[in-house]
Amino acid sequence: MIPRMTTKEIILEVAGDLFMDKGFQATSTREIAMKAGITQPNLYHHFKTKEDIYIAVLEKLSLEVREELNHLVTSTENGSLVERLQGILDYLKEKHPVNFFIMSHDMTHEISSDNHQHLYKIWQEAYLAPIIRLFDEYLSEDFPLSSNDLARYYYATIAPFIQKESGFYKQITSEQIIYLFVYGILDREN
Amino acid sequence: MIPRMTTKEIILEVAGDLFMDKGFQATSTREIAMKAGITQPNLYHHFKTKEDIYIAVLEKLSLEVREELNHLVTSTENGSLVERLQGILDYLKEKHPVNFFIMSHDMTHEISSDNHQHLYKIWQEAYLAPIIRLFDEYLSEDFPLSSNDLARYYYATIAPFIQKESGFYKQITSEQIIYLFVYGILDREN
DNA sequence: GTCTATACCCAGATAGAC
DNA sequence: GTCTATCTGGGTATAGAC
Repeated sequence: MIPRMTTKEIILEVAGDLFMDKGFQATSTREIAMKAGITQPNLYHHFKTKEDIYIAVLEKLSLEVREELNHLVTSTENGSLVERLQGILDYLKEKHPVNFFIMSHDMTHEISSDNHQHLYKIWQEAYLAPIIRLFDEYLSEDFPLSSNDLARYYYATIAPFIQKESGFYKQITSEQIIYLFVYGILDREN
Repeated sequence: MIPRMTTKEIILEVAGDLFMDKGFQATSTREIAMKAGITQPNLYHHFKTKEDIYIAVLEKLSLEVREELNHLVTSTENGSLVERLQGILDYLKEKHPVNFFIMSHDMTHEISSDNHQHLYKIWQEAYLAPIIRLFDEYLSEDFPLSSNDLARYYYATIAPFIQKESGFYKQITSEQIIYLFVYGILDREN
């Protein structure tokens, strides 16, 4: 099957890989154009600015992540928390190995404030909301943290594992990360 | 007491704040010079390149962190693991609120390979080694992860909390982070 | 819709006077 | 040791021909 993609789609795909791996600043329009097989000024026929490319990339990514995470959460209702969290982790690593902290940094520091609100909102809906719903199923009333905070904590712990060639987690498997996250490193003293 | 610092010391202090907050790329030599109260070319009297400034900053930071973390670990031998981990977290946030993932990214992607090995080594000695020694005291023989991996996992979980104005962890306190890290979110099924 | 040519800016770094 | 002036290169973005 021949992939008959439009130039605009190719740009989004190439730019997505670069932005999510290296970040907004470190990705040049020249590099995007080169990898897309076009000239650099041609980008500006399809998008008004570099920031507009970034926004389109994040919108497309968020849409996909939102749908898949929602599907994963609802379709595994009978599974254990450990299994479900690991399923999410494996999906993200496999399909969208983004550099989470660069993404977070870009959204708050590299993007104009006009677009910031919009991006933050769709990011929340895609990444945070499904995890929050998941935790709501398991946590007792008196748990000291909100599901929102816990979802953020979850992403912090898995972030180095998800991103490409991080090397930060050396030998850790996704099973081990989730086990640590859920049960910690010591038994509670009851 | 009047702080009688040399120009070189001022440069290192100013550059350290900027590099550890915004990263290598996003920090310009013009900004360093301006905040240090000198002209930009004057930087090049004291350091050969921008990268050399970065290296000097990380060497100084690592020395300080290494000594303080080693001191914290050895001087609290009678404390609980939770107390000791929290002491380390509070020290890092208070004294060296670095952006951990930017630092890690810079060391591996922005610095020439000649200096990379050197930086990674002193970073390990300063940040990783003391935590590894600490975990060695507590973990049973059959624990599935190495203390090295666990130390890295520790830094991943605390990283968003340490850095300035992250906003990623919204309401979480240092106590809660450490509690989550040590005991997880659910009881083990024994 | 894609190209060549180029404007414009900001970065790191150097030359040389004082 | 610090300055002014400047070089060189890379970045984003625009003009205009085809």
